[in-house]
Amino acid sequence: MNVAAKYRMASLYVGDLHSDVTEDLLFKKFSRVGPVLSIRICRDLVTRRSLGYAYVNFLQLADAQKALDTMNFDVVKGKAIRLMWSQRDAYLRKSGIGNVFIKNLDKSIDNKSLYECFSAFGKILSSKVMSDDRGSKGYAFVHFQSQSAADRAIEEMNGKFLKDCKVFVGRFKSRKDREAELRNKASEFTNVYIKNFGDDMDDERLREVFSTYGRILSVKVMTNSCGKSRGFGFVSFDSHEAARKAVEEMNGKEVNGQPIFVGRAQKKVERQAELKQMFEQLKKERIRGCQGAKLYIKNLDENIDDEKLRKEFSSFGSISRVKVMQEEGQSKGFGLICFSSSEDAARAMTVMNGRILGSKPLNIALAQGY
DNA sequence: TATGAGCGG
Repeated sequence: MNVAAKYRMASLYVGDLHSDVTEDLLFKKFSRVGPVLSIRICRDLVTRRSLGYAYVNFLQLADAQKALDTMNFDVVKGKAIRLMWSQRDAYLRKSGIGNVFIKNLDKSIDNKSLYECFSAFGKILSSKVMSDDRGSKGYAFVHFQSQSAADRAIEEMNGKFLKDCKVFVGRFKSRKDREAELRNKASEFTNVYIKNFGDDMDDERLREVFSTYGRILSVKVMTNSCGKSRGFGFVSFDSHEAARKAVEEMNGKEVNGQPIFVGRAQKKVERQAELKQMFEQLKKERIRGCQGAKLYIKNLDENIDDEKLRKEFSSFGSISRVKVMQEEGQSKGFGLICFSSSEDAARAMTVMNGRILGSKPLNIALAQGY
């Protein structure tokens, strides 16, 4: 074996580095276990910023092993470093073979105790307890060198108590796989959400309305503190087929003289995420709609509201948005108007700037910066 | 409740 090949075998990958960690600092640290041939922190070619990982090349293989055994997860500049053998072939890292996901992990279990616990099943390439400034986030990853070791760990550990928590241990799934899985699950829903049936409704009547579609496991009309219907509720069927049919046939049908909404019941977080996304989409569209055609109106008379402002400017062209800024119901004296075309906006500004509206002359400026 | 990041000279 030539010298270069021998050195290569004594190379460690050091990940999860704080960006302020220097070669010098790492050299001092790793020299404690044995002679270090070289250290390289990988950096952005242009900015020279640390990419958060480095190589430590020992002269002796045994020293590299010793560093791996004793220094993994040591905290440097406030962050736990993660040591692995340098492995240039990306296959094992990318394939996900042998990668295990752990959740419901007791908060007191740290990197070292996790590593210790799981190394009983085989050689570990990399492991990590996910954490933030408040400590463990209660889930972790252990990447074994072989799938058989991973399978043994899952078999042995899943459902076992570690400290005070019954852990889940299973195969790691990429974000993409996991999202696909969740979508699949959602598409086979059995729980149905119903709204807009008003306050004249109870569990029994709702059950009656939906019982024609299949066997019902539970019905719930949501009520306020006085026991009065809040106008929405849930019906859980024993089969997806029944739930699907209920949605298909009942959505938009009249109950209590008004059309009801019937759809797949979402979890609260799911619904919130959807609303947030819709809101952001709307915002994007609004910004796009205003591009190049947005006027800032200042020195507005306090009696001018959205509608009055729109009326005053409507003759110049199609307006996509009007907003008088308010605070506690009071006009703040300025606002904005978005025209569909920038020519209309420019014309409106030319004609209306300085025009007296109410008690004051308007001060109009073309919005900058989009 | 939770499904990462990652390989040079």
